[in-house]
Amino acid sequence: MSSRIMHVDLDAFFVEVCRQRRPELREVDLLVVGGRRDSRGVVQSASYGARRFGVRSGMPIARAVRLCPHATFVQGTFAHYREASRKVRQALARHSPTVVMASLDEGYLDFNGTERLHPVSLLPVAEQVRDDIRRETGLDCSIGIGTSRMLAKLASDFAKPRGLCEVREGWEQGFLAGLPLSALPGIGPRAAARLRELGLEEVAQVQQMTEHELTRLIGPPARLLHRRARGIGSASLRPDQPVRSVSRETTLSRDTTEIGELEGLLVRFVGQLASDLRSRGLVARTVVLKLRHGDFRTVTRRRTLTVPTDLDRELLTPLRELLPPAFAEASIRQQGIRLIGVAATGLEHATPLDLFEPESRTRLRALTRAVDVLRDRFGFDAVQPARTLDSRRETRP
DNA sequence: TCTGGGGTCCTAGGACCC
DNA sequence: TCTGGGGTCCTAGGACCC
Repeated sequence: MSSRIMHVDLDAFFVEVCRQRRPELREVDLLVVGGRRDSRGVVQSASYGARRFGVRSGMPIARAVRLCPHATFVQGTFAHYREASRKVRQALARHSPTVVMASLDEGYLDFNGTERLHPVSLLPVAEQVRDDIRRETGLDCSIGIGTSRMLAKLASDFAKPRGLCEVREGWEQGFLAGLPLSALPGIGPRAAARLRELGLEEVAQVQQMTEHELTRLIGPPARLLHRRARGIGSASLRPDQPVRSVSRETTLSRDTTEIGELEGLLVRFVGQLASDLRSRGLVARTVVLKLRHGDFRTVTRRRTLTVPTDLDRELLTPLRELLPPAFAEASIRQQGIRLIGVAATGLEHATPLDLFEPESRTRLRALTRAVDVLRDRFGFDAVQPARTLDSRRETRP
């Protein structure tokens, strides 16, 4: 029995959500979402008009401005995306009990076991899904159907924009044969370049090789690539995967050589991270500091704690120790800092009660609970450590 | 006017233990 | 006087995805 997965991908999602929220943008044909013209960001999404000028998501804003100078550049609001995404998910959930959102603008539906209901094709279901989403959210989407996650995804890519595409059992190899290797999941720019050097560009070429031949050419990754080229991939959806890490990072509007500025951000990010952990009921065993130098060299420094924690102070202390030496490395290289980030990993479920907890820690926990209550009522910025207040005052003109 | 922010997974080397 | 060796934890970096 073959399995069937549906992949629903919203068309120009970020652009369309911005248009819904800001009517003055509805008639703007050349629209780029991601940041203002002078921002150091990348394009999140471009209208189909702007795409005709070569603007693509992931491209630096500065490059998009050069390619399409007459476009309108806007920032967009994360909460609006999340709200639209939630509505999409609701619409999808009516069509399958197993819906896995892969990101804000795409989701997978599992139709395994519905062969009696839809014996031949899922295309009629896909049409209903598309109509539902259009009616309930005002957004267009493309839909792919296949015998694995990978094939459903590639089918929806093929169908874009506003199309439907079904790759039925037995058609997999023929469908894949027409694609470049770079279309396969896991083949990014680096891998594609390496394969190209070896003369491999098309999926069809890999299909004609034995796994042994491919292994001689590219080594251990051959097994996976060989399988993917034949359309063999995960045929069911695994929902509710536990979170492995949480993080906060930011690229500064200009590189800094002031460690004080970085310390202020560190404190702020740890506050958000710790609050995030507590709201999810998680504790972290390891903290990671990330610095990106002006020349884009990225350095991470991590420390594993003896006791996993969700308390601001316990997460902050090791990060405070890691910062100065990491900062000094950049100074020695005569580089400013472009980005600072923190992450918590090695996540575990918080245990409800520790009878042997030292009293100092119990007090810290009580204080933290009080802060969380205030922040719940008045917003995250209602409570801040003195240090962030100071650094804010200093940066004020 | 170069290059976001949130993630996942993999590799490789060293320490340490049995 | 050499070289074991497997398992696990930790660190650092990097590819990739949306």
